[in-house]
Amino acid sequence: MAGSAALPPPSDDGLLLRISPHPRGRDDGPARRDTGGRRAAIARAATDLFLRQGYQATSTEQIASAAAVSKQTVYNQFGDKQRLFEEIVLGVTATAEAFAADLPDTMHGVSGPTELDAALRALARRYLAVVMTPQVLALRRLVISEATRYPELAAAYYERGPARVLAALGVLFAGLDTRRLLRVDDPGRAAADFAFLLLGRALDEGMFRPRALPTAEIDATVDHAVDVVLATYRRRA
Amino acid sequence: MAGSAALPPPSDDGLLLRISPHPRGRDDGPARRDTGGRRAAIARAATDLFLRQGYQATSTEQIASAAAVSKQTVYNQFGDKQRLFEEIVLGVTATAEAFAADLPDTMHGVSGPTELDAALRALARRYLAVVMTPQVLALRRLVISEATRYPELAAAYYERGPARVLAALGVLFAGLDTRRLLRVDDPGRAAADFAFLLLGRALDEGMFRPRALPTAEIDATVDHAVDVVLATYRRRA
DNA sequence: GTCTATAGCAGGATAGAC
DNA sequence: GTCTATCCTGCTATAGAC
Repeated sequence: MAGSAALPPPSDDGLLLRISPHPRGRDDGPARRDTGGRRAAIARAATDLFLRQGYQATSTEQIASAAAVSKQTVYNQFGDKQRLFEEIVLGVTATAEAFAADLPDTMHGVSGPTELDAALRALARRYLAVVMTPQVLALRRLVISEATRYPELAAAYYERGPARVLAALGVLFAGLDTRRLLRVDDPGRAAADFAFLLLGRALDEGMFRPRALPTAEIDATVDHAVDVVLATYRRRA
Repeated sequence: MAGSAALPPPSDDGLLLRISPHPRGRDDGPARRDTGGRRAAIARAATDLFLRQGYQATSTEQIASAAAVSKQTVYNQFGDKQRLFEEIVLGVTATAEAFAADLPDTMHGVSGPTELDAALRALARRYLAVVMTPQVLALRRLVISEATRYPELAAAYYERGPARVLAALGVLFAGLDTRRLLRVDDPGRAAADFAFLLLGRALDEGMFRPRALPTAEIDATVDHAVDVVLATYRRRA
């Protein structure tokens, strides 16, 4: 029963992650003109297939076919399968960078407890929504799958993704301390508290058993996480 | 550089997870005598190799060779590679079951705040230590790696492992509420708070970048998680 | 730079003797 | 039930023509 599990259905959602157009490595050899967006098409197709099927289960022939080019073109553009994979995984971290870059601004107009409460709730909601995106979960699974074989890639992904967001959250909490809106002695720990009170359970379950979170559960999780963080780090009078 | 990553060194630690001797499925065909512990030897070798290299990267020939039997014996004993894999993954959840089964007892002699504090800290320390074991982390990575292809297996693992422990923690918090040692309206949520305040960051990082936690970090994490949980769920006078 | 065709190899699973 | 030898599929990567 469990042994005859077939591949997942080809889910025709057009929700592909954007990848940077040309994040070429240092030693890619002679520059290749991207004649007519072929390179981007290959990257798009490979992203889709890797996320849905994993690295090993995706053949270069599948990628070439999905991108409507020949196998040889894939090799001409990316060298080999590993390079293509690395470029895609690291190119996709743009999402995390954008999220982290926006964080400082979210607390800008906040000058009192009521506004802080609202701003934190809004932030938590966005954070949870982004992380629980099927694409983000799939990318996490994909990188974890290859973590044993490509430890540097997994470490680089962690640095540019989760760790970067946590660091930005730490800066945010440090700022709230400076502005005396909260009392935060260890901003890094406060950031982790916030992040994992909010994401921990959903993310853990999402790695094993993908499911869409009901709105009620999202609301309850967001509210509870913010409540606990505010109570823990409130400035006692 | 990143492309030429070799397999990890063959780390000769004898720390193999125990697997149940004969958790045979329903339709394994005619019973096979395990002549001289061959079956167990194969399971042991396969567990070691799967955890270190992953499912795809481990060939049946490697398994047979490591178990000092022929490939055909592997097929005679387990049918095919997937069956062998499933049996190992689900057999290993004994660790989680044992941990969950012990939980109710840990709060048995507790009758006051000071004892509660100490008991929670001891429990947190054990919990963190168990989950951050290299074997447990490797098993998580292994199951996540195959989650797309074997969703039922990943779901079953989650049920028997992480979910079972969370449920047992929920029962524990419910008991603390009943005994008026804490005020816990939603025991399941309290359990998740405790678990992910404690494990969240280390577990998340551990999926991507394995590293041993320094003692100081363990202590700080345990103390902080217990502090936050006790403050959040304390019974207000 | 792009295509078609193919080399070269590894891995899962099986046949047939004992 | 166990072993040795083998089949066959599918994959990465390359050769050679245009």
